[in-house]
Amino acid sequence: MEKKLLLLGYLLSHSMHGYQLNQVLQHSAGLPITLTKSNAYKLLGNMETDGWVTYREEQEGNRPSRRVYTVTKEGKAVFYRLLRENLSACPTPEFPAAVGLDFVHALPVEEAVALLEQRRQAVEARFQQLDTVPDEILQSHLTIEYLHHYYGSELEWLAVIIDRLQTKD
Amino acid sequence: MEKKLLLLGYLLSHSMHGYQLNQVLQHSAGLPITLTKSNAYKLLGNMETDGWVTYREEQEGNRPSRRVYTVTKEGKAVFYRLLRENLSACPTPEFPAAVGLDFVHALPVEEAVALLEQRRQAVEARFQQLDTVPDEILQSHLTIEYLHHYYGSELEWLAVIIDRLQTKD
DNA sequence: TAGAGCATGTAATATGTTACATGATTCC
DNA sequence: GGAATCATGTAACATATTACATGCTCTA
Repeated sequence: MEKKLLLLGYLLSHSMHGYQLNQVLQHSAGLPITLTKSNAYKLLGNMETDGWVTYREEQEGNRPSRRVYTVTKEGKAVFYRLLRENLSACPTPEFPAAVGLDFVHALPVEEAVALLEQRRQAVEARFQQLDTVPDEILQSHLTIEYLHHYYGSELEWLAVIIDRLQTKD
Repeated sequence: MEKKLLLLGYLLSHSMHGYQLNQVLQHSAGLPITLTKSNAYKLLGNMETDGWVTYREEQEGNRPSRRVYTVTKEGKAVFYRLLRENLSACPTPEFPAAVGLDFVHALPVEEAVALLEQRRQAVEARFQQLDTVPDEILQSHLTIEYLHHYYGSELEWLAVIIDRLQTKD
Protein backbone atom coordinates (compact mmCIF):
# COMPACT_ATOMS: atom_id res chain seq x y z
CA MET A 1 0.00 0.00 0.00
CA GLU A 2 2.87 2.39 0.68
CA LYS A 3 3.81 2.30 -2.99
CA LYS A 4 0.30 3.28 -3.94
CA LEU A 5 0.38 6.06 -1.36
CA LEU A 6 3.59 7.26 -2.93
CA LEU A 7 2.12 7.22 -6.43
CA LEU A 8 -1.09 8.93 -5.39
CA GLY A 9 0.86 11.60 -3.55
CA TYR A 10 3.01 12.37 -6.55
CA LEU A 11 0.09 12.35 -8.95
CA LEU A 12 -1.92 14.69 -6.74
CA SER A 13 0.68 17.40 -7.00
CA HIS A 14 1.41 16.88 -10.69
CA SER A 15 -0.51 14.72 -13.13
CA MET A 16 2.06 12.62 -14.88
CA HIS A 17 2.52 9.75 -17.27
CA GLY A 18 4.33 6.57 -16.32
CA TYR A 19 7.60 7.36 -18.00
CA GLN A 20 7.84 10.75 -16.34
CA LEU A 21 7.11 9.18 -12.98
CA ASN A 22 9.90 6.71 -13.47
CA GLN A 23 12.35 9.45 -14.14
CA VAL A 24 11.38 11.15 -10.93
CA LEU A 25 11.66 7.86 -9.07
CA GLN A 26 15.01 6.92 -10.55
CA HIS A 27 16.81 10.21 -10.32
CA SER A 28 15.88 10.97 -6.76
CA ALA A 29 18.11 8.85 -4.57
CA GLY A 30 16.00 10.07 -1.71
CA LEU A 31 13.22 7.52 -1.80
CA PRO A 32 12.39 5.63 1.38
CA ILE A 33 11.17 2.54 -0.52
CA THR A 34 11.98 0.88 -3.81
CA LEU A 35 9.66 1.20 -6.75
CA THR A 36 10.78 -0.21 -10.07
CA LYS A 37 9.61 0.82 -13.48
CA SER A 38 7.52 -2.17 -14.41
CA ASN A 39 5.98 -2.27 -10.97
CA ALA A 40 4.97 1.37 -11.23
CA TYR A 41 3.24 0.66 -14.54
CA LYS A 42 1.45 -2.31 -13.04
CA LEU A 43 0.30 -0.37 -9.99
CA LEU A 44 -0.95 2.46 -12.18
CA GLY A 45 -2.92 -0.10 -14.16
CA ASN A 46 -4.40 -1.57 -10.97
CA MET A 47 -5.31 1.80 -9.59
CA GLU A 48 -6.98 2.68 -12.85
CA THR A 49 -9.05 -0.52 -12.70
CA ASP A 50 -10.01 0.35 -9.14
CA GLY A 51 -11.06 3.83 -10.19
CA TRP A 52 -8.45 5.65 -8.12
CA VAL A 53 -6.96 7.29 -11.18
CA THR A 54 -7.96 8.02 -14.77
CA TYR A 55 -5.81 8.84 -17.73
CA ARG A 56 -6.11 10.70 -20.97
CA GLU A 57 -4.09 9.62 -23.97
CA GLU A 58 -1.74 12.35 -25.10
CA GLN A 59 0.65 12.73 -27.99
CA GLU A 60 3.40 15.19 -28.77
CA GLY A 61 4.26 15.24 -32.44
CA ASN A 62 5.05 11.74 -33.58
CA ARG A 63 6.26 10.54 -30.20
CA PRO A 64 4.73 7.36 -28.78
CA SER A 65 1.45 8.29 -27.16
CA ARG A 66 1.41 8.43 -23.39
CA ARG A 67 -1.09 8.12 -20.61
CA VAL A 68 -1.32 11.12 -18.36
CA TYR A 69 -2.76 9.96 -15.06
CA THR A 70 -4.93 12.05 -12.78
CA VAL A 71 -6.24 11.09 -9.35
CA THR A 72 -10.02 10.73 -9.13
CA LYS A 73 -12.22 11.81 -6.25
CA GLU A 74 -12.21 8.23 -4.88
CA GLY A 75 -8.46 8.13 -5.31
CA LYS A 76 -8.10 11.28 -3.31
CA ALA A 77 -10.21 9.82 -0.51
CA VAL A 78 -8.01 6.72 -0.52
CA PHE A 79 -4.93 8.91 -0.44
CA TYR A 80 -6.09 10.68 2.70
CA ARG A 81 -6.98 7.42 4.38
CA LEU A 82 -3.61 5.86 3.53
CA LEU A 83 -1.77 9.00 4.59
CA ARG A 84 -3.45 9.09 8.00
CA GLU A 85 -2.71 5.41 8.54
CA ASN A 86 0.88 5.86 7.46
CA LEU A 87 1.59 8.84 9.67
CA SER A 88 -0.03 7.52 12.82
CA ALA A 89 1.23 3.95 12.72
CA CYS A 90 4.73 2.78 12.21
CA PRO A 91 5.02 0.05 9.57
CA THR A 92 8.14 -1.80 10.61
CA PRO A 93 11.26 -0.93 8.68
CA GLU A 94 13.27 -3.73 7.10
CA PHE A 95 17.00 -3.83 7.64
CA PRO A 96 18.34 -6.65 5.50
CA ALA A 97 21.77 -5.14 6.01
CA ALA A 98 21.59 -5.81 9.73
CA VAL A 99 21.06 -9.56 9.48
CA GLY A 100 24.76 -10.36 9.25
CA LEU A 101 25.64 -8.37 12.36
CA ASP A 102 24.64 -11.17 14.70
CA PHE A 103 27.13 -13.46 13.03
CA VAL A 104 30.23 -11.24 12.74
CA HIS A 105 32.00 -13.45 15.21
CA ALA A 106 31.90 -16.34 12.75
CA LEU A 107 34.68 -14.56 10.86
CA PRO A 108 38.20 -13.68 11.94
CA VAL A 109 38.24 -10.20 13.44
CA GLU A 110 40.46 -8.65 10.77
CA GLU A 111 38.23 -9.90 7.99
CA ALA A 112 35.09 -8.68 9.72
CA VAL A 113 36.65 -5.27 10.18
CA ALA A 114 37.72 -5.11 6.54
CA LEU A 115 34.23 -6.04 5.33
CA LEU A 116 32.54 -3.50 7.57
CA GLU A 117 35.02 -0.90 6.43
CA GLN A 118 33.88 -1.60 2.86
CA ARG A 119 30.32 -1.12 3.96
CA ARG A 120 31.17 2.12 5.69
CA GLN A 121 32.39 3.48 2.38
CA ALA A 122 29.23 2.41 0.60
CA VAL A 123 27.10 4.12 3.24
CA GLU A 124 29.32 7.17 3.14
CA ALA A 125 28.71 7.46 -0.61
CA ARG A 126 24.95 7.46 -0.15
CA PHE A 127 25.20 9.95 2.64
CA GLN A 128 27.28 12.33 0.52
CA GLN A 129 24.76 12.07 -2.28
CA LEU A 130 21.95 13.18 0.00
CA ASP A 131 24.19 15.82 1.46
CA THR A 132 24.35 17.68 -1.83
CA VAL A 133 20.60 18.20 -2.06
CA PRO A 134 19.93 21.94 -1.86
CA ASP A 135 18.18 23.29 1.22
CA GLU A 136 15.05 24.51 -0.53
CA ILE A 137 14.35 20.96 -1.75
CA LEU A 138 15.11 19.51 1.66
CA GLN A 139 12.43 21.70 3.17
CA SER A 140 9.66 20.32 1.02
CA HIS A 141 10.93 16.75 1.16
CA LEU A 142 10.94 15.45 4.67
CA THR A 143 11.83 11.95 3.50
CA ILE A 144 15.16 13.16 2.18
CA GLU A 145 15.90 14.78 5.50
CA TYR A 146 14.82 11.56 7.15
CA LEU A 147 17.19 9.43 5.09
CA HIS A 148 19.97 11.93 5.59
CA HIS A 149 19.50 11.69 9.30
CA TYR A 150 19.38 7.90 9.11
CA TYR A 151 22.56 7.46 7.08
CA GLY A 152 24.35 9.92 9.30
CA SER A 153 23.52 8.00 12.44
CA GLU A 154 24.34 4.78 10.60
CA LEU A 155 27.84 6.03 9.89
CA GLU A 156 28.40 6.93 13.51
CA TRP A 157 27.23 3.55 14.64
CA LEU A 158 29.40 1.69 12.14
CA ALA A 159 32.45 3.61 13.32
CA VAL A 160 31.73 2.64 16.90
CA ILE A 161 31.27 -1.03 16.03
CA ILE A 162 34.39 -1.24 13.90
CA ASP A 163 36.33 0.36 16.66
CA ARG A 164 34.96 -2.00 19.25
CA LEU A 165 35.83 -5.05 17.16
CA GLN A 166 39.36 -3.82 16.68
CA THR A 167 40.13 -2.99 20.29
CA LYS A 168 38.72 -6.28 21.51
CA ASP A 169 41.35 -7.95 19.35
CA MET B 1 18.62 -14.25 0.60
CA GLU B 2 18.84 -12.43 3.92
CA LYS B 3 16.15 -14.66 5.36
CA LYS B 4 18.14 -17.72 4.38
CA LEU B 5 21.24 -16.17 5.91
CA LEU B 6 19.28 -15.66 9.09
CA LEU B 7 18.05 -19.25 9.16
CA LEU B 8 21.48 -20.69 8.40
CA GLY B 9 23.04 -18.56 11.09
CA TYR B 10 20.59 -19.70 13.72
CA LEU B 11 20.83 -23.34 12.69
CA LEU B 12 24.61 -23.27 12.78
CA SER B 13 24.64 -22.37 16.44
CA HIS B 14 21.81 -24.70 17.43
CA SER B 15 20.17 -27.38 15.31
CA MET B 16 16.46 -26.80 15.57
CA HIS B 17 13.12 -27.84 14.22
CA GLY B 18 10.75 -25.41 12.55
CA TYR B 19 8.43 -24.90 15.46
CA GLN B 20 11.29 -24.09 17.79
CA LEU B 21 12.69 -21.63 15.26
CA ASN B 22 9.37 -19.88 15.05
CA GLN B 23 9.27 -19.43 18.77
CA VAL B 24 12.68 -17.82 18.67
CA LEU B 25 11.62 -15.62 15.77
CA GLN B 26 8.34 -14.56 17.34
CA HIS B 27 9.44 -13.89 20.86
CA SER B 28 12.47 -11.83 19.99
CA ALA B 29 11.22 -8.40 19.01
CA GLY B 30 14.77 -7.70 18.01
CA LEU B 31 14.72 -9.00 14.46
CA PRO B 32 15.89 -6.69 11.67
CA ILE B 33 13.64 -8.34 9.07
CA THR B 34 10.27 -10.09 9.09
CA LEU B 35 10.07 -13.83 8.83
CA THR B 36 6.68 -15.45 9.23
CA LYS B 37 6.00 -18.99 10.27
CA SER B 38 4.84 -20.45 7.00
CA ASN B 39 7.59 -18.71 5.13
CA ALA B 40 10.20 -20.16 7.46
CA TYR B 41 8.84 -23.66 6.82
CA LYS B 42 8.92 -23.06 3.09
CA LEU B 43 12.46 -21.73 3.15
CA LEU B 44 13.61 -24.70 5.22
CA GLY B 45 12.04 -26.97 2.63
CA ASN B 46 13.80 -25.14 -0.21
CA MET B 47 17.15 -25.23 1.55
CA GLU B 48 16.71 -28.92 2.15
CA THR B 49 16.04 -29.50 -1.55
CA ASP B 50 19.15 -27.49 -2.36
CA GLY B 51 21.22 -29.56 0.03
CA TRP B 52 22.04 -26.68 2.39
CA VAL B 53 20.44 -28.44 5.34
CA THR B 54 19.36 -31.95 6.28
CA TYR B 55 16.96 -33.10 8.92
CA ARG B 56 16.39 -36.12 11.06
CA GLU B 57 12.90 -37.02 12.15
CA GLU B 58 12.55 -36.95 15.91
CA GLN B 59 9.78 -37.81 18.29
CA GLU B 60 9.25 -37.16 21.98
CA GLY B 61 6.70 -39.49 23.47
CA ASN B 62 3.55 -39.32 21.42
CA ARG B 63 4.07 -35.73 20.33
CA PRO B 64 3.84 -34.95 16.62
CA SER B 65 7.15 -35.89 15.07
CA ARG B 66 9.42 -33.02 14.18
CA ARG B 67 12.24 -32.32 11.78
CA VAL B 68 15.45 -31.29 13.41
CA TYR B 69 17.44 -29.38 10.82
CA THR B 70 21.23 -29.30 10.61
CA VAL B 71 23.37 -27.27 8.22
CA THR B 72 25.39 -29.34 5.73
CA LYS B 73 28.92 -28.63 4.56
CA GLU B 74 27.56 -26.93 1.42
CA GLY B 75 25.14 -24.97 3.56
CA LYS B 76 27.99 -23.75 5.69
CA ALA B 77 29.89 -22.61 2.61
CA VAL B 78 26.80 -20.74 1.45
CA PHE B 79 26.45 -19.19 4.88
CA TYR B 80 29.95 -17.77 4.76
CA ARG B 81 29.45 -16.44 1.27
CA LEU B 82 26.17 -14.77 2.20
CA LEU B 83 27.64 -13.39 5.40
CA ARG B 84 30.58 -11.77 3.61
CA GLU B 85 28.27 -10.25 1.03
CA ASN B 86 25.92 -8.99 3.69
CA LEU B 87 28.59 -7.39 5.83
CA SER B 88 30.49 -5.68 3.06
CA ALA B 89 27.60 -4.36 1.02
CA CYS B 90 24.63 -2.41 2.22
CA PRO B 91 21.33 -3.80 0.95
CA THR B 92 19.06 -0.76 1.00
CA PRO B 93 16.76 -0.53 3.97
CA GLU B 94 13.05 -0.02 3.36
CA PHE B 95 11.21 2.64 5.30
CA PRO B 96 7.54 2.28 4.44
CA ALA B 97 6.84 4.48 7.45
CA ALA B 98 8.65 7.39 5.84
CA VAL B 99 6.51 7.55 2.71
CA GLY B 100 3.85 9.71 4.27
CA LEU B 101 6.34 12.32 5.50
CA ASP B 102 6.53 14.04 2.13
CA PHE B 103 2.80 14.63 2.23
CA VAL B 104 2.24 15.88 5.79
CA HIS B 105 1.33 19.25 4.45
CA ALA B 106 -1.76 17.80 2.80
CA LEU B 107 -3.30 17.69 6.28
CA PRO B 108 -4.11 20.51 8.70
CA VAL B 109 -1.17 21.07 11.02
CA GLU B 110 -2.99 20.04 14.19
CA GLU B 111 -4.08 16.77 12.69
CA ALA B 112 -0.61 16.01 11.38
CA VAL B 113 0.86 16.70 14.79
CA ALA B 114 -1.73 14.49 16.48
CA LEU B 115 -1.02 11.61 14.08
CA LEU B 116 2.72 11.89 14.48
CA GLU B 117 2.26 12.02 18.22
CA GLN B 118 0.44 8.70 17.98
CA ARG B 119 3.35 7.32 16.00
CA ARG B 120 5.82 8.59 18.55
CA GLN B 121 4.07 6.53 21.18
CA ALA B 122 4.18 3.41 19.01
CA VAL B 123 7.90 3.88 18.42
CA GLU B 124 8.44 4.59 22.09
CA ALA B 125 6.82 1.26 22.95
CA ARG B 126 9.18 -0.65 20.68
CA PHE B 127 12.12 1.23 22.02
CA GLN B 128 11.18 0.40 25.60
CA GLN B 129 10.82 -3.24 24.72
CA LEU B 130 14.36 -3.37 23.37
CA ASP B 131 15.53 -1.35 26.31
CA THR B 132 14.68 -4.14 28.72
CA VAL B 133 16.95 -6.68 27.06
CA PRO B 134 19.69 -7.60 29.54
CA ASP B 135 23.24 -6.50 28.76
CA GLU B 136 24.69 -9.98 28.37
CA ILE B 137 22.26 -10.70 25.54
CA LEU B 138 22.91 -7.33 23.94
CA GLN B 139 26.58 -8.17 23.73
CA SER B 140 26.07 -11.27 21.63
CA HIS B 141 23.27 -9.75 19.56
CA LEU B 142 24.50 -6.78 17.63
CA THR B 143 21.23 -6.53 15.71
CA ILE B 144 19.36 -5.76 18.90
CA GLU B 145 21.83 -3.03 19.73
CA TYR B 146 21.43 -1.83 16.15
CA LEU B 147 17.65 -1.60 16.40
CA HIS B 148 17.90 0.02 19.79
CA HIS B 149 20.14 2.67 18.35
CA TYR B 150 17.81 3.12 15.40
CA TYR B 151 14.62 3.53 17.40
CA GLY B 152 16.38 5.89 19.74
CA SER B 153 17.47 8.18 16.95
CA GLU B 154 14.02 7.82 15.40
CA LEU B 155 12.42 9.15 18.57
CA GLU B 156 14.71 12.17 18.65
CA TRP B 157 13.98 12.94 15.04
CA LEU B 158 10.22 12.63 15.50
CA ALA B 159 10.35 15.04 18.43
CA VAL B 160 12.20 17.57 16.30
CA ILE B 161 9.73 17.28 13.43
CA ILE B 162 6.66 17.51 15.61
CA ASP B 163 8.13 20.56 17.24
CA ARG B 164 8.93 22.17 13.93
CA LEU B 165 5.41 21.62 12.63
CA GLN B 166 3.90 23.15 15.74
CA THR B 167 6.04 26.25 15.87
CA LYS B 168 5.53 26.97 12.17
CA ASP B 169 1.86 27.19 12.98
C1' DT C 1 -14.62 -31.88 27.61
C1' DA C 2 -13.06 -27.79 25.81
C1' DG C 3 -9.31 -25.07 24.69
C1' DA C 4 -4.40 -24.16 24.34
C1' DG C 5 -0.18 -25.91 22.75
C1' DC C 6 2.67 -28.92 19.75
C1' DA C 7 4.15 -29.60 14.96
C1' DT C 8 3.74 -29.73 10.23
C1' DG C 9 2.37 -27.95 6.14
C1' DT C 10 -0.76 -26.57 1.68
C1' DA C 11 -3.67 -23.52 -1.36
C1' DA C 12 -4.88 -19.28 -2.80
C1' DT C 13 -3.56 -14.95 -3.27
C1' DA C 14 -0.71 -10.85 -3.37
C1' DT C 15 3.37 -8.57 -4.47
C1' DG C 16 7.54 -7.64 -6.95
C1' DT C 17 11.60 -8.30 -10.18
C1' DT C 18 13.92 -9.52 -14.51
C1' DA C 19 14.19 -9.85 -18.93
C1' DC C 20 12.14 -9.14 -23.08
C1' DA C 21 9.18 -6.90 -26.92
C1' DT C 22 7.88 -3.01 -29.74
C1' DG C 23 8.62 0.85 -32.73
C1' DA C 24 9.23 5.50 -33.62
C1' DT C 25 12.55 9.62 -32.97
C1' DT C 26 16.43 12.21 -32.02
C1' DC C 27 21.27 12.85 -31.49
C1' DC C 28 26.05 11.96 -32.81
C1' DG D 1 23.88 4.32 -39.76
C1' DG D 2 23.84 3.18 -34.93
C1' DA D 3 22.94 4.21 -30.20
C1' DA D 4 20.27 6.45 -26.81
C1' DT D 5 15.78 8.20 -25.59
C1' DC D 6 10.79 8.11 -25.56
C1' DA D 7 6.85 5.27 -23.99
C1' DT D 8 4.32 1.37 -23.05
C1' DG D 9 3.82 -2.97 -21.45
C1' DT D 10 3.82 -8.52 -21.00
C1' DA D 11 5.49 -13.18 -19.51
C1' DA D 12 7.95 -15.81 -16.52
C1' DC D 13 9.59 -16.20 -12.41
C1' DA D 14 10.58 -15.29 -7.43
C1' DT D 15 9.05 -14.12 -3.05
C1' DA D 16 5.83 -13.67 0.83
C1' DT D 17 1.32 -13.50 3.38
C1' DT D 18 -3.17 -15.25 4.86
C1' DA D 19 -6.07 -18.42 5.98
C1' DC D 20 -6.90 -23.00 6.47
C1' DA D 21 -6.12 -28.22 7.46
C1' DT D 22 -4.65 -31.93 10.40
C1' DG D 23 -4.37 -34.50 14.57
C1' DC D 24 -2.35 -35.53 18.81
C1' DT D 25 -1.53 -34.11 23.95
C1' DC D 26 -1.76 -31.66 28.03
C1' DT D 27 -4.11 -28.74 31.34
C1' DA D 28 -8.02 -26.60 33.74
